[in-house]
Amino acid sequence: MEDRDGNRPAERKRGSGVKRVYDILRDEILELALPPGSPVDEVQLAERFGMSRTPIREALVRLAGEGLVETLPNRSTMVSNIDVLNLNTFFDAITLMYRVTTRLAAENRSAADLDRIRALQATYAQTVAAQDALGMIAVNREFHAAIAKAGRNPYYHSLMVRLLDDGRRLLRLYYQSFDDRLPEQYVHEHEEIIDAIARRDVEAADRLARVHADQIVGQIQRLFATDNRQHPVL
Amino acid sequence: MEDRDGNRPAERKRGSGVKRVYDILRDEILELALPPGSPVDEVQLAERFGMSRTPIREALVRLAGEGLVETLPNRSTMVSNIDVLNLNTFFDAITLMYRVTTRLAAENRSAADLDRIRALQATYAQTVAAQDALGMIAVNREFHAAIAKAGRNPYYHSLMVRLLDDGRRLLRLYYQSFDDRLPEQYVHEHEEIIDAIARRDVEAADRLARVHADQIVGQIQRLFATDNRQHPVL
DNA sequence: TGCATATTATTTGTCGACATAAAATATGCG
DNA sequence: CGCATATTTTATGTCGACAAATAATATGCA
Repeated sequence: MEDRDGNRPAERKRGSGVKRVYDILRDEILELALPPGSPVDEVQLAERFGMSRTPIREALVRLAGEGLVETLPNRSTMVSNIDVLNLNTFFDAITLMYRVTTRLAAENRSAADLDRIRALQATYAQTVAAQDALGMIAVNREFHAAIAKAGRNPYYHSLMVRLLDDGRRLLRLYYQSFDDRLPEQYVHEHEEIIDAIARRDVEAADRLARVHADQIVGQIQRLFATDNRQHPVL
Repeated sequence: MEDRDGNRPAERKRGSGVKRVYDILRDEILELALPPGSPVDEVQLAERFGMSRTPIREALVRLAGEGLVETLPNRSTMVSNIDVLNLNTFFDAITLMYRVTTRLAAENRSAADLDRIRALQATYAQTVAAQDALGMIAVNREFHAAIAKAGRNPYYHSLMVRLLDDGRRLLRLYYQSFDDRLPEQYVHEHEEIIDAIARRDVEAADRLARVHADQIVGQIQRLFATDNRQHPVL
């Protein structure tokens, strides 16, 4: 008997259970396939993945550690809400992290880092050309995560990844409601950032990252401004 | 029958298990009672706390999420090492977070925040006067965590807490080896930071936080310099 | 009928046990 | 005697079940 993710119980290797559940749930949360606020039932997931509640629980604990789900004691865990009211703290933090990680990438990148970043940028350009909003959102996250990794500061990297994930949910919310054209200018800005990192120009990397961050923040802010006008909060 | 932490199984409330184990283990790791690299045995902990392995495992998963323990697949989990080689990334990040959180505290603090910060500073001064190194280390962490909280940016706050915890292990390592006098000047620097936050002087808060960070970084660097001289790495 | 209380139902937290993977030890062959 | 292989040991990953806490429902009284 196969579960709906296409793996027979017997085929699963010991220890792969939690990681699989964690990866799938994480992706579904970031893609908004599991919408914010929706309840997460352990037995339901256990049935779905064809396994016991124990590994499900471990995956949920890890997701809770990243703030992607929230657990009420003795009561249901639910997908974390996107806190629209505190968006400014998000904007503040992601702008700073864009700058710091890009700076450090210009300082510390290896040749291999640069290859990885360029490969992701190529994929990013393809998704934009294809008007593939979902792909673009996912690849954009990988692009900036790769830059953060090239900066070689694990503290900044982990915060950046968390911010990018939250941002991915925000953007997903955006392109779910509005189907306007994708911003081609981001591709160009990415290219400029790569150039600065390639020639180890720290100040240029900082400045370009700041501009890029302001662009993205501005776009999200405009989204919520129009969104508020169309769906006023009561 | 009582376990060695003084609680009978019957007295424990449902759901309090993981939190207790998590808190105690976390504290022991930060105090170096569990030294870096030491193995963490689940059944041993289960016996010690008088409970099953399940809640122990959940606590360990959460600690792993914070990077305090590392889990090898199918093999023992161990207390994370203090990465002396990558200290510069720590110094870089904590300096930036000192500045950012103190800035934001000056902007966003409430009166209640200020009270909490001042109370912690009073305790801090007491520990320094009493030459209580361990108490000083712990309260110092709480002091700066309270400032970060007053800044009201959860992203910065969580990173700051993580950095402070790593720093607490570093300092603990220091005052374990060397019993020289405790730095009174930190008390004064704290006072100046509080004043800046109280009068909402953002720029002064930033400048003072930077000086404070440089002091601490410099002290830890001197420690490791002397430590290397006395115990050369082979 | 409306509200307070009691009962049931559902879901989580914890448990003890089994299965499996890796390490430690023992065995056998050259 | 040394090394490759087999066996035992130890600790983890997973399971199914029970107990407790909360929500949902039913009951009783005014």
